[in-house]
Amino acid sequence: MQMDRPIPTLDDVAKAAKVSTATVSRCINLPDRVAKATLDRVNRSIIALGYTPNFGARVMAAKRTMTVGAIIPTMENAVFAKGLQAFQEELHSHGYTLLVSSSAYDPDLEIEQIRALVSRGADALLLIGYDRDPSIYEYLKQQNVPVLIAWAFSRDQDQPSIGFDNRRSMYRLARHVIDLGHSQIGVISGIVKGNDRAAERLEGIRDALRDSGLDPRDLQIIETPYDIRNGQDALDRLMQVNPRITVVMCGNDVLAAGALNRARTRGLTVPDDLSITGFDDIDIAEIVTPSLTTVHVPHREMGRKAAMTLVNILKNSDSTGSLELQANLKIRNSLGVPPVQDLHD
Amino acid sequence: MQMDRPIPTLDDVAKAAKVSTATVSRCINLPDRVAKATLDRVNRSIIALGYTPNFGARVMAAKRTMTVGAIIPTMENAVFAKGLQAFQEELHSHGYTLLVSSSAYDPDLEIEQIRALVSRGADALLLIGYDRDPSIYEYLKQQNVPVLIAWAFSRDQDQPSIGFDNRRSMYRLARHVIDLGHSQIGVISGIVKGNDRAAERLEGIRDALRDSGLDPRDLQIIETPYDIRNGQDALDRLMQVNPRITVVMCGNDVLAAGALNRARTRGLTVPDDLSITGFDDIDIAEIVTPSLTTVHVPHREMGRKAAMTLVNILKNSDSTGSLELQANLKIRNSLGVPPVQDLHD
DNA sequence: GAATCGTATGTAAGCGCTTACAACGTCGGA
DNA sequence: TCCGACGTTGTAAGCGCTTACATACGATTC
Repeated sequence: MQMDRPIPTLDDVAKAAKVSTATVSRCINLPDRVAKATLDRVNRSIIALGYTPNFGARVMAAKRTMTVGAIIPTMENAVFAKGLQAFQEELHSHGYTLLVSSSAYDPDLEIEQIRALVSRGADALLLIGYDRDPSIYEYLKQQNVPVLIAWAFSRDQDQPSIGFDNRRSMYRLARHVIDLGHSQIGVISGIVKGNDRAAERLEGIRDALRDSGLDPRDLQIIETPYDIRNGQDALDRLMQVNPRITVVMCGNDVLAAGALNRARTRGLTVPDDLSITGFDDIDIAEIVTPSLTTVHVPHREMGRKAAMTLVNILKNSDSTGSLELQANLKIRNSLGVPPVQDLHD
Repeated sequence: MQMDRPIPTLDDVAKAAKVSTATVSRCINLPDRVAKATLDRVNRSIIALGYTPNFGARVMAAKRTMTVGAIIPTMENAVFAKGLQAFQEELHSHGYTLLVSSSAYDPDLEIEQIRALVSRGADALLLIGYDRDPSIYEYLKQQNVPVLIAWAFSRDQDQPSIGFDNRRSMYRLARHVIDLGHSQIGVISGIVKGNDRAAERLEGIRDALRDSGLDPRDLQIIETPYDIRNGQDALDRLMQVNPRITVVMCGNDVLAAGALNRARTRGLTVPDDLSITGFDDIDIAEIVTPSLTTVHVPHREMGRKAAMTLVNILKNSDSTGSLELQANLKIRNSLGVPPVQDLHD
């Protein structure tokens, strides 16, 4: 039942308004260079015809799209949500449109998505973390698309980035845990492969053990994708492998929420019997019972600053722009001192 | 420091492989219509030059993009996340790329995003809920872009859709609540304006009251954006307005999680002192304490089926395709019988 | 009143790709 | 030996838009 009325083009508008295509184009892009009367006439025709510029054509002719792409590992949990929202808001205020796609933590899919976004004319890209095949960076450079790395910050990388030091932040949390008296530490980490943030957080814990005279090899580590259910399962396995664990440090709040929940259904009181920590400080950290001691990541600030940086890079293609933010401990109630150990070893 | 090596084009590849541009184009799009030897040669050149097709040009010449756009009200919470993930997976398996953007529950922003996605060549669009200015549907029709509505289903709408009956689902939950003996009911609803799902859910509760001989006007309703914090605040206000409320029905799990949390910090035991219900059955519903009685929405199924339907519409532009799914009660622990009332009224 | 300038508009050349159509072997069958 | 058919490749015409450049026409200036 489609009428299939052909989609109006610049030409149609030009005819309707009895001007040249150039004039119509100017009405849209540089309205002040057009006489008021003409402008009005053209605008009326545009509305009458319901004209929308064809983006492909526009990109091709003008070579910029006012579009920024972001590829995040997942939309399934709120880890990137807040930051992305802020990112979009800030971009929007500068006239840019954000297009998002998710790689499901799959490097190949990520490459695909990058190519899709680039060939669709993204003026710039926001990517999470550094860790990816170098050829991707080359490709992006060749295509002349600036990239900004977010959610991570390291001095040793040359990509411009905005984020925080995952390793140091987790280190601080681990030190705090150890200072409280814990020495039997279990870890539920995200999958480290292809995820530098997860890897760094893990290293942060190891660093802390070393600095405290403990042996990182004693760490019980379970690696599992970020998901509440996996957090639950991992807790079971951890307690099975080593029931003497007094604290479980989790790679993020999602895992921690799962672990916390399972600990309770196992009849453990948190933090009296077992302490649990998270990372990220997403919304649920505050509402689980007990509330989660975690590392607060300044999501919104990161998103906003990322947008500002990118806009800057786009304006004056110089701008180095790496920026480190602070992620501080957020002390709540899921972490306490270790329980008094049974004496019969 | 940019080398600014120009981006390779089809032409460059053609020259490098010593064939015409037509042949290169064929190698990419219809490889079987090209002699094996030529194909290999061309492919080598493509790789050597690091060529990626220019999307804009391609769209312009070919008029289809294998891209589907989705505009969701928010990425901040997990309500749409699971469904969208499934949507993307299914689309991907059919060769489509998904581009997402978020409207932040703002109708104007949504229009903007729709135009952005359309002019960027989306072959089809996924939109959440029916409720939007009719001119948008006209525009989409004129632009020849099929739309699918998700997360809602109603027989009275002519847009093809895939979802469930929000009103009936909430009705069932409300009936259950009332059957348990509750009559002093508080409601924390999402913002109803521009959100037919929120509106329908609210109506569902009213229907249930009516059918049970109660007066819907006795309902204490607080309308607030979906956000954990708002759920917390709303609970406070509700208890202040009418402390005799025995159950709080929430428009979704996010609000419910907030309400639950606040109820506990107020010293109320859930569900002995106060019952709380949610809607959606997102991950947190299971891990909050006590776990949330809610309405289970088949997120993944909805996402997958939405993708399948859309792909179908794109193939044979007929396909009506509306599909209703079931959203069933998920009984957990946050809902119980009302406490015995004090006798001194 | 002619020379100069500025503003408003038009002309037309691409941007990089797809695809209808034409051209060119090459092979088999009559 | 010649012809038609087929498989492979080339030619070239757009797709809808932007923009450098050309043009036209008043308004200023001397």
